[in-house]
Amino acid sequence: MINIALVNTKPLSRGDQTREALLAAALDAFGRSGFDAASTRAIAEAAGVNQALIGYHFGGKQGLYLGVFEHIVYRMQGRMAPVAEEVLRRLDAAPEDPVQRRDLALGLMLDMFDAYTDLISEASSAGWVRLVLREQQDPTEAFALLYDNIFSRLLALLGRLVALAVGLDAASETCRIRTLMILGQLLIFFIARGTTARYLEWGPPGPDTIAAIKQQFRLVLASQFSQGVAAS
Amino acid sequence: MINIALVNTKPLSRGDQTREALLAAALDAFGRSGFDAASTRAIAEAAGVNQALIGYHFGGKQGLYLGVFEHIVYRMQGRMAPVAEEVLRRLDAAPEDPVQRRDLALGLMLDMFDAYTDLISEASSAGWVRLVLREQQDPTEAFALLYDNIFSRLLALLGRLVALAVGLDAASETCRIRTLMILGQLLIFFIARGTTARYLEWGPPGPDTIAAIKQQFRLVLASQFSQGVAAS
DNA sequence: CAGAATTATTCAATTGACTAAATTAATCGA
DNA sequence: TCGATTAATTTAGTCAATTGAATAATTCTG
Repeated sequence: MINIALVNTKPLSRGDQTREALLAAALDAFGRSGFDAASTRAIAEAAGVNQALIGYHFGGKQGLYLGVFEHIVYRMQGRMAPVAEEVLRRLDAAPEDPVQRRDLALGLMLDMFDAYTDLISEASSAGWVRLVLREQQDPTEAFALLYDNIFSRLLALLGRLVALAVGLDAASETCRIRTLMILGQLLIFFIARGTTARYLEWGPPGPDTIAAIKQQFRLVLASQFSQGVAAS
Repeated sequence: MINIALVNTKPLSRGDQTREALLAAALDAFGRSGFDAASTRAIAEAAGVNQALIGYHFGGKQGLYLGVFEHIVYRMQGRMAPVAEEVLRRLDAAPEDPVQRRDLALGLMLDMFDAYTDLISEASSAGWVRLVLREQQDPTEAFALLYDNIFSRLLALLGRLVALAVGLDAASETCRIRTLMILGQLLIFFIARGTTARYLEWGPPGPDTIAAIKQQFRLVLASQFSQGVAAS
């Protein structure tokens, strides 16, 4: 947890290997079929592992499900933490000049965007996007895990940037709505995959598509911020 | 299709009643659990109908699934068609002055927004949002039904408005990306329900939340359009 | 009285969980 | 370094419950 490099160097034990394999297979299966429809037999087979090992390692299907989310949270946290730290540092040293503040906010937003792109470009992204979307519609215990550790922190950070850029109180509902809107501009491309595939004739998100999105994102934000949209 | 009032007046036959009941129950069940996890027994029970009637009326589970989407398409189409017609009419009579064109485009976008709000405010919205999200991730035959009849037309219309507002070619990729971004600003509130519930402390979308979204939407679009964001 | 609609029942297949037995890895004394 | 003891891990097989679909008999409708 503290030193990832060390953890990675030590070879995985036999048990850890099957745990990893089960988590990967479960991520895909739960995302694709949902909790009920995903069968433990299929997951075990996809992981190249005996079915009974699910019960042994995770206590059962439900435990495996939660394990998948803990795994997601752990990985996202690892990716996010250093970026968040850096953003906060630069945020504390924000200039007074409104124009400079907007430029800073815009720049930091693009930095945050970059921090997530490779996570999204990964082949496994489709898997947890499906999972997260499911939990968004019908939140369970797993959603609380996601929200408390990932979403709430991400939104708090992004909200501060939005507040800085448009001169709003970061705690206000207006600022929060605005923050979600900005997030929505990006997420739509990874949520509405079927539509992007046909409307934009795009495949799964790759470096070129992400670059195209970022470019428009930057333009839209620049114009949105440049005139300091009125509060309400 | 042509005269909804007439269709509604004629009382439903016994078979039509069970079909309707099955479709409503199936919409909820498929949306909530996904195709595989939703059981025909549970659907039939929720519809207050014998399980064997699914096979009788829809040929089987798969037929019922497609029937649900045909039903959604039919209802959305009925809601959308008159609005689209009106938008197209006013689009053909667009003024020459760039500023007026932007105002027109913005106004029409807000009109389109209004046309969909009551559809989204309905209690059943959560059901088909879940269904549509699922098909977006893993498109099946049902997605083609949705896209060809609903999404493609909606995007084409909205794309023309965006083109008008920012002075882009409606067929360009840039314009399409921009169009999806604008759509994403709104959809995020209905897609990320778990997050809006906690971040904004909102319940399911009601008149007040929709009003709040619309207000910010108008402000953002106004600032986005007012300076004619550069093409690329 | 036809034909549409509905019912109760049965079918093989698959589900998640559990258990006892078998196998592997780790530890320890010499 | 070696072999043996112990704990961790994996396996195959079983269980009751549930699945979608099909059937034949029955009821309702026009």
